[in-house]
Amino acid sequence: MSKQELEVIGQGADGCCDGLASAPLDDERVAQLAKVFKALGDPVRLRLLSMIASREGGEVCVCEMTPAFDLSQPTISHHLKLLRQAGLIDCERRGTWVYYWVLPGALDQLAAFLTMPQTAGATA
Amino acid sequence: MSKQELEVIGQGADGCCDGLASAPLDDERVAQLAKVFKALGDPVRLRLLSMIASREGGEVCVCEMTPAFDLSQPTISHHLKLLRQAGLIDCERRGTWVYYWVLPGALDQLAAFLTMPQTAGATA
DNA sequence: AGGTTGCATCAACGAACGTCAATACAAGCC
DNA sequence: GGCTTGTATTGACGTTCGTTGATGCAACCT
Repeated sequence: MSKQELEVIGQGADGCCDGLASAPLDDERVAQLAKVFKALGDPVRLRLLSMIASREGGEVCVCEMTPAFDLSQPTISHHLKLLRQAGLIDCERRGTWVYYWVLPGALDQLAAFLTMPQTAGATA
Repeated sequence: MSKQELEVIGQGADGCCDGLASAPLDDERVAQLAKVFKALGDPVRLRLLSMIASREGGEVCVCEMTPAFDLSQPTISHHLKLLRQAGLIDCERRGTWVYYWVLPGALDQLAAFLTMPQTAGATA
């Protein structure tokens, strides 16, 4: 089950850490980044991710997340799947329950991408 | 025209720089952040933002961006509007042409939000 | 004034998204 | 085995999104 995420953040390929302002961005990298940002662009998924990331142990059981929302269980499962396909989280079944945790590398690369290389115009 | 952006990044309110893993995130902040991430979650808007951010002068005329895409002019205008409403860019009319630039504070706050406060579980 | 160019807005269409009830699958318990 | 609980998948629905042609507005130029 945990083999399904798409390795969306291009960390094995060539352009590892280009940054928003470095260049006009090639199409493939744009598509990957857009997918991750789209996964973050929903309040429910953002709360889910925050709920997982803020946990001390780093892992949260689905049985704890589902009742925290006013949504059905399939809906929560669907949002978790999208976060996983974006490469932001991963999961593992442990007996009856399934636990999710954050893949910190994905978040760090996103943060690095968004960080402007100092004041624009200084290099002119 | 440039008064229309929504000041989406909550920099004037209380919780300025909480971070993903600090707490379960209150609803209002989640909605604001989701809106910004959703604005970034489209390949066209990501390319537009990169095109603006990578410019030395920091400003790009719409007349330069529109022909760079295989899309109609209203579509580009629409995407620029969404980026502006998300608080990521701003614009100004100068004679016949309209110039766009990046609001770096928005990107920096997003990056800070995504940066994990070191290894989860260390604070336990 | 009239004409032209650059950009935004409007109205409408198909596609993608978020949600749910129903169902299926996995694991434990009797 | 059958029953119960936890989670994922399916199929369907209404809503939102991305795109377009048509139109409107602003600024320049004769």
